[in-house]
Amino acid sequence: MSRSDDPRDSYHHGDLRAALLDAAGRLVERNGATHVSLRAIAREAGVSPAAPYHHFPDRESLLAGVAIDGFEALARAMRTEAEGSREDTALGRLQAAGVAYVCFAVENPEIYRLMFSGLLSDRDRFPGLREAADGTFGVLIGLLGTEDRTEVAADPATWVPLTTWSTVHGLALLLIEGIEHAAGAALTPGEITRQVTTVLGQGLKSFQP
Amino acid sequence: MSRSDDPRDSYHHGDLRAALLDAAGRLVERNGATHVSLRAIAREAGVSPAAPYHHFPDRESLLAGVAIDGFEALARAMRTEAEGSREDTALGRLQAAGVAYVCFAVENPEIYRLMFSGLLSDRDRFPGLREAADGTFGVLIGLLGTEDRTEVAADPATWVPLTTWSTVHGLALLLIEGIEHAAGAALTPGEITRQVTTVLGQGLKSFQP
DNA sequence: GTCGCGTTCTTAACGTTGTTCACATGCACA
DNA sequence: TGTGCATGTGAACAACGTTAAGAACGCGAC
Repeated sequence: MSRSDDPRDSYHHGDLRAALLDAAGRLVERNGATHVSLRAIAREAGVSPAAPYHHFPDRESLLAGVAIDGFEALARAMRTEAEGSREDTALGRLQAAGVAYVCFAVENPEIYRLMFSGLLSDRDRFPGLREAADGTFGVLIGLLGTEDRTEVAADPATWVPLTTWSTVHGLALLLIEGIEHAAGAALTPGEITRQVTTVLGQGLKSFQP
Repeated sequence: MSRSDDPRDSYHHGDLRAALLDAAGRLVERNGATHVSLRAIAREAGVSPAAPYHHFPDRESLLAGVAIDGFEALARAMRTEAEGSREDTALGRLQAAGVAYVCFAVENPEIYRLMFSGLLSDRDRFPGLREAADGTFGVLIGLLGTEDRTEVAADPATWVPLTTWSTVHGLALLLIEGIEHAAGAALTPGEITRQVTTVLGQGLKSFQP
């Protein structure tokens, strides 16, 4: 039980669990998650094809581990970028976090795709993955200064966080797929994100004092 | 050459190409694209495992075909819903199309996931897929009454179409993954979409006369 | 120290997959 | 009527995910 919780456990290999996650991350980013085999991950880590089964119940669980690491890295990136922003308004910090979000996705497209590949929708199979995703959403909500209210669904302000995440998430995926706006052909993802969040910000202003 | 263009070609089977796409669509929606094997598709269509290779070069090409059909169905749904809308404003039609978009995604989640699974990013490998995706984007642009301008990237209005698609696309995927907003637990996807597009609409109003 | 035990890793095996090849079939047209 | 080409089959291959049985190692009890 404590094996899967404490990453500092030491094994024959040293720390095979971490080494597997690391190797898997590299291979996913290189080939895309669907083209990464468990056997290739084991090869990359220098162990036999059966070794991973002492650390993960199956291939999908290992990939879910990679996705969890991704969510945590993404949340970290948003937080540090928002705090380091020169902007002092909530909207300014939000924009900085949005840029960090999209840049993370564009720089790690295959990992990002894996994070939303459908493993999440198996609600019970990977509870840790869902927690990690909720944590990332939580960073966004925190930046907006809104609490995630469960009542008053009729009040439009209730929907600001979901709208924001939707926009940033959708933009990230569209950029990864290579569907840039014609006007954005020459712009960096960060600049595109600033433009898009500016449009979105017009709407948010109505709900933020 | 004309074989892959004209769906009315008749084969031994009758029209195996269409039958394969149909069977693949059913299996994808049932199990998710990553868990659908070429052999299972062939079984479902009642042919041998090698038969599909006379109609598609490999498994991914067949799945790309399913995705193309998906994009066309999605564009159709948006168009008919926007035209049938009682609203007479551009924003009203856009909202109707957005609801249709999200509803399509939620009703065909695995197909929708496949449509954005990364096959698109192989720009040259599946040109037909990219055309279909661009066509769907085109419907959105048409509804906004904006042309897809390539210059004046500095003008925020240039970014309205991409912002809109990003928001709707992101919302659809978040709903599929089961990441509903806490406040939306009891609402239908259509109602959630109306709320989110209302927030977004506040921003768009600034750019639409 | 060394005995024993549980964890970690290997080797070998099973069934399934994607894909290819040589060959069978049957429609369309000379 | 017969020839050709598009369409189908069956057997084969390597690679894959996964499992089972056993070997090596590390660590606490005597």
